[in-house]
Amino acid sequence: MTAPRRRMPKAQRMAQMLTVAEEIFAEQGYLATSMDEIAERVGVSKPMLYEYFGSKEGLLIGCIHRARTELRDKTAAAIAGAGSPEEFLRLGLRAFFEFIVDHQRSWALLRQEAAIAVPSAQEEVEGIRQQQTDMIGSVLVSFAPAIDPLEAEAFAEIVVGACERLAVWCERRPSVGPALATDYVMAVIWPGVAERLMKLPSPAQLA
Amino acid sequence: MTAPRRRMPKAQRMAQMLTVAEEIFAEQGYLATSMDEIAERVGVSKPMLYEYFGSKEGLLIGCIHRARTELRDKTAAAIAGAGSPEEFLRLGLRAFFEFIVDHQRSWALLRQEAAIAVPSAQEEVEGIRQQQTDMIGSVLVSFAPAIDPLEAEAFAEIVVGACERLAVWCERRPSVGPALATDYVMAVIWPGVAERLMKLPSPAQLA
DNA sequence: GCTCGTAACTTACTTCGAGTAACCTACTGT
DNA sequence: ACAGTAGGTTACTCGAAGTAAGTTACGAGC
Repeated sequence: MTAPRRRMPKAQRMAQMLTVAEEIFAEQGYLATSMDEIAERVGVSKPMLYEYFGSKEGLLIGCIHRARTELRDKTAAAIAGAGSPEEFLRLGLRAFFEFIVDHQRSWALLRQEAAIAVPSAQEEVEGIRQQQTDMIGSVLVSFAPAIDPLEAEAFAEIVVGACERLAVWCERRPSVGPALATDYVMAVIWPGVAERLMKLPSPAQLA
Repeated sequence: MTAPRRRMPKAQRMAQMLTVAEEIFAEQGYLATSMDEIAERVGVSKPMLYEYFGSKEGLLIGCIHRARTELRDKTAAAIAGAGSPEEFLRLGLRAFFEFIVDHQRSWALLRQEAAIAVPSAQEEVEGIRQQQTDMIGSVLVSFAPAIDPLEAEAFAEIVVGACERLAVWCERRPSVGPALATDYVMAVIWPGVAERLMKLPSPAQLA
């Protein structure tokens, strides 16, 4: 006497699968989770998951991709009105840490779990970082066009790495919210970045 | 006519297994590697691996643990003679990046692959970071005893995160060696850290 | 230089979960 | 009412983790 299994339009079913999978992966880890288990919790049979995502790996990538899109949109919206590089950085970091707090579980999944399993999930995770480094890199370049591109990239990587790590740390420190985390990162990196930008001609000077 | 399988004392066999496993894991990834494959390349049968390491997960943890120990020893040796916080940081970072270059493959394993699979491997990987943050944290505290411990921790996490990420980036940028990587990180973080330390009383002032 | 004890090893399984082939059924438009 | 199909299921195969029970190389003691 199981509940009568309702049919669903594809898009809706897919979203439901992603939500359930994200939750279980985050709870138990990718390896420890079986496709049967996910299927059961969705209320559907295993081959449906394969119909929608092709493989266990595909399902994982789907989860990551959805989160990636959401993070990108939120960050882009947050930095839209920024005027100075400092404001750009601060607003971007803030949006990032807020995203993490809202998605604690799936963030663990993205960062820690996803990477190991499968080269293609790895790529998807790298894609998230790429978004972030691109954003930061472009801010640096737009405010100091003469900067060595390699250096700009390195700076962006440093900032992204710092935030990722601090985000994980924040999970164990509930007293440290998005605002404080942002302050910590800015306190460490901003003087160094500002000092470097100062030495380079501004866009106005070059024009 | 396979080569006559030589027996070996336990310690030696164990080291050999770790070396082979580290190599194959790094090449193919943890999931894509089978225990039979490792066993074959060691020249031994699968149950031997289980005799020595208990499980596939155990073998992975063994690999990580060995690398962790090596990294700790090298870093500790490198910073032994440092006098100022800046010198501490610089020498420590340098040792870290040099370790990475020497262990490119296994570093990928440690950072990316290991984390996903298994909570206990996750702990081992966290242990590596813990060593690093402890080291940095203790440097900060020894030079500025009045610093808020939470802030010191956050700073340490930020620096470790920055280095981890930059290390991954360096793999794709062979032109960026340990020296340049160290310079980049110091350029970004040192002004901020120095500024913060300056505001606090020195150990001498407190004594 | 034989033989006894055991550390080091193997063969031959069981089990479990990813992935698949082939078939089924509720809903839609006509 | 009925046909067509989107959405779904049952019942398998296959490969790899893990294990039980048996086997062999090798040094110690006589």
